[in-house]
Amino acid sequence: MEKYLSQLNDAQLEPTIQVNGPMIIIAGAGSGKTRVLTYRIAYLLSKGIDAFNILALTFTNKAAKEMKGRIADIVGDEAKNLWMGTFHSVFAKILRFEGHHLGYPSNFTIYDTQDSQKLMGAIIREMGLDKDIYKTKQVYSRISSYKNSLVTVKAYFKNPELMEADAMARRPRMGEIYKEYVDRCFKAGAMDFDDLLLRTNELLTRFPNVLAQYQDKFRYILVDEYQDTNHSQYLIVRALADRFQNICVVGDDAQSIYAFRGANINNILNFQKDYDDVKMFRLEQNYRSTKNIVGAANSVIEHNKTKIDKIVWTANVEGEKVIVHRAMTDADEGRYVASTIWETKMNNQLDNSDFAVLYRTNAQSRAIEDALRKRDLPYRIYGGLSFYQRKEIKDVTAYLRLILNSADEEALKRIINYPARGIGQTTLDRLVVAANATGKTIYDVIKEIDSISININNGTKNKLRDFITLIESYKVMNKTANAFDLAEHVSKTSGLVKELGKDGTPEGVTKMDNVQELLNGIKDFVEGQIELADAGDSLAEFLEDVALATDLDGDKGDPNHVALMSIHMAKGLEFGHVFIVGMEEDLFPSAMSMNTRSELEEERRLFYVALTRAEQQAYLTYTLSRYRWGKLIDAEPSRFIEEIDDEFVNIVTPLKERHNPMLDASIFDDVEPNKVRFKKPKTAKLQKKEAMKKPEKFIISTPKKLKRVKHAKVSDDSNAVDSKLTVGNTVNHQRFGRGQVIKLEGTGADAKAEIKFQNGDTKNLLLRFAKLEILRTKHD
DNA sequence: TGCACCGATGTTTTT
DNA sequence: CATCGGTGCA
Repeated sequence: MEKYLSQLNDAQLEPTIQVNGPMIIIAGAGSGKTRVLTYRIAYLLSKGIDAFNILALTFTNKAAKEMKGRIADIVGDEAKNLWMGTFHSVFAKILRFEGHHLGYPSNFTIYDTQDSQKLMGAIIREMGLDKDIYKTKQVYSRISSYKNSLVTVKAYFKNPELMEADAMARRPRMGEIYKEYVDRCFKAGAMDFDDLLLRTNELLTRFPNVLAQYQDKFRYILVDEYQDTNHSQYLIVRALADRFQNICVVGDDAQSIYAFRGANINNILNFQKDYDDVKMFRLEQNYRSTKNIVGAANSVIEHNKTKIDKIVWTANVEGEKVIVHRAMTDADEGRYVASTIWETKMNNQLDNSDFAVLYRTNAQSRAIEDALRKRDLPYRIYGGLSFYQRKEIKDVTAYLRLILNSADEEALKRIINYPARGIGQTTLDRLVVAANATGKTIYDVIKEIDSISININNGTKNKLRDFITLIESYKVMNKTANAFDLAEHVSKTSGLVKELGKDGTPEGVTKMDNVQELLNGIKDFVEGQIELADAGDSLAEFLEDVALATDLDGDKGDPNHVALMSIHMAKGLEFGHVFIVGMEEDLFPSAMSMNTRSELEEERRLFYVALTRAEQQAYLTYTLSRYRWGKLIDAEPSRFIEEIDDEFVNIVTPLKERHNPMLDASIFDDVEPNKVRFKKPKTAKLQKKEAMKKPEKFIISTPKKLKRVKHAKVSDDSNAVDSKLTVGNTVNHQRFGRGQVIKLEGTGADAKAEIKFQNGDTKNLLLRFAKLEILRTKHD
């Protein structure tokens, strides 16, 4: 038997050497799942399975890279042939090869969130809609959730319930926006993040031969963090695994924290139903944390009802209790964190990198940063506005994008007048109108400006011609030069650098530095590619990396720093000492996530994730008042603090009495009481705001105990499907009023309820989107 | 068309 | 507080 296998305990060994068939590994926090995945792949290779036939989908590119490195340590060169990466990056690659079936160019652009939202904003404006009703962000998230549920434009217009839901939310023209958005993306040769998954599904569904080809290729499939896959990802995995059924998924339902972007915890809860003879493994021994931390985390997650029962335990030392600290303000909280790090470091001879500060929202980093700076503690912020999303960087990459794909509408709009060349909004509007009318791209309209009738004066036409000439000259250069030389040439000759140089402010200098850093990055990339000797189109590949890069991916600079990041970003990481700051009601749990039980449970899982990052010591801090929107706001300690069993916590400063002790988890039993009772009186403005909320949110309750996976109800969206709803329930609907459930049918996305309303109407409502509140159950 | 200034508005979380 | 979009003037 291979030597590395001796490093595994029995529970880990079993799934590692299970080669064939469907299997699920429920892996508690810190139980060594990465090790199992790594060794399992190494084991597959040692059994003669070709690396070309293995697909491993991870949650971050960094995780993929690290795992690949570890596998290479064991098996050597063969590892480089493995397909490993995030869903988005792996399928982006496949779509480069196969996108032509769907009418996409191989050099399609990937629109990031910013690009997508700008385009939607433009469409809303072009359609003359009220931007206060059609809020770009809400429209974006709505369309994103359609796409992640495989509701295409065609499917949308075939679905009266959906259209009605949007109409109810005062957005009857959602569908038109959706259609226009999809058309415009297609015309621009662009895919947004959701398209990378949706179009993959389209590809695999519409082209059976393509599906067969990839089924045959990916004979062994592994999916990490399966609890955070969305419906679209789920279908891709199912399709690919269908032929050989060698599918291994790993995850922990207690760590599902991405419902807001469509992740569906039921994918993992129901895995055993999806395949025959699923082998299930559990990893319950935690190797990471002390007994106190594991105990604290367990006692917190115990408050959730929707979960797979498992016992995470540890043989590690008892360690210190979780420390709870009260601070006056956020600045004070920062000082506490900084001074504690300082002292602990001194007393225990620790590195800066032994510490992490985790928060619920990125905006909280500022106060911590200030305090760390004052103590001269080096730190690094992960996430937030990533490097590639900064304006000056996006400006440069927009040029590169346009060179590669001149149909790219968002790139063109971004730079057609930056640096200023006298092409204003009016001109641009006219170009867009002409482009929409003729079906041509904006770039082509400008190119053919002389042969079409358009209300643009000659001076401006000349400027437009100059712009095209400039881009065309870059295109010529791109045929021979490498990405670095091109990017450097572009930033110099386009006037971008000159523009930044004019700005002598410290911010301007930083921007200049950033552009330089980008160029260095491109240089590294190009040189790396030369070494790899698979000289593809370096520019295209660089841009793809940029579009899908996360802040975790590039580890540059001095590694000995305190890490600052959101809890989401910390998933999968571990640190000796972890500070979880801002443990306050309305912040954590977030005020936006306390409306439904499932939302609150997700917040609690998030807290569980945060706690289990710590190896030695966890600190929780909260403030009595905090700056929010530039104003000092009163704060109260988070309910989550009280949810930890007393034996695991050390409350250094007496807990501030919570203002409203009625907000207790026990109130969520059975029917949720009218939540309005506990809230401050609403202003008219707030009420208006409420009315515009996403329609899919509604009050739900869940079964008392969900003991076994097998009994878990099949449902498609944990956030929206009410598994408690039964025939006979009395429910309240926002618009139709009170009614009784007559019939339930369908599961998951299709779950419907026939409801007879008091006004006599009987309606068939899609549970996913209907805003239902249970007033009375049958047995009351 | 471009720039300077103003007020409104908003913050979860990310590929 | 910071960003964005709108307005008004050169």
